[in-house]
Amino acid sequence: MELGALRAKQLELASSVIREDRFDTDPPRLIAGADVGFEQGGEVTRAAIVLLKYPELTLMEYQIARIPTTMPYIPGFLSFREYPALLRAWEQLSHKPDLIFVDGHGISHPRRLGVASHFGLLVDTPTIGVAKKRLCGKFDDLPDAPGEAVPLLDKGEQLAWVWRSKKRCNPLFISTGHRVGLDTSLSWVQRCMKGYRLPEPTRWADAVASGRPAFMRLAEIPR
DNA sequence: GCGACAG
DNA sequence: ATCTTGTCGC
Repeated sequence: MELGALRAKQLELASSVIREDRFDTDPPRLIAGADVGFEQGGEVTRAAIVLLKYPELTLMEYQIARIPTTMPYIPGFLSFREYPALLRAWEQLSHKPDLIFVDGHGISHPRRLGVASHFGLLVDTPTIGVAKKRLCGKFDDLPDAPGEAVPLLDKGEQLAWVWRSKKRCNPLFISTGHRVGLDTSLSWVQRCMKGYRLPEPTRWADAVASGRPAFMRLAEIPR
């Protein structure tokens, strides 16, 4: 499919994204972290989804799915490259989460459909976008103190919070994915911090997705 | 036309 | 994203 068609699809899907809180369970009891990585020089797409209990933030389950890569990386079209593997990992979960932290942007996207929003729509579950870099929009200088936040603005609307999660670390871009308000998104991320730059769900998903041995040993599920 | 550009 | 060890700074 050419980009023109994908762009049209994004605009269509973006109109269905819900930017307000619509949790099935409030507060969420199970929070997931989702991340995607690549192997074999990019020929294989590897998705990881971890399930953490809230508020304990302890790992309950994780699933990894590997499928042939179908699309190259094109800024603005990341979700089409990543969602197939994410859906596969999603199907493998023995329990579904009440909220998902997705690595990447939600509505802070040129057409308001980053991977967090796209995936949230596909599985009809609340999602929050947790990105490490800006894709679009502008923001003022962020004070050095941890906890500081400034809005990410584009065409007159706030698309995300640029939030300093930790001292001397680059800020995170927190946005609505689907069925979670912007401010609520930031507050849930803040409630899932444990002293690192990334919130626990995305931190575990990152670790599992990149198969880091130090983490895999600790990833034994207690039962 | 020029620069920017999630993972 | 991924290729990759040590190293400088807080």
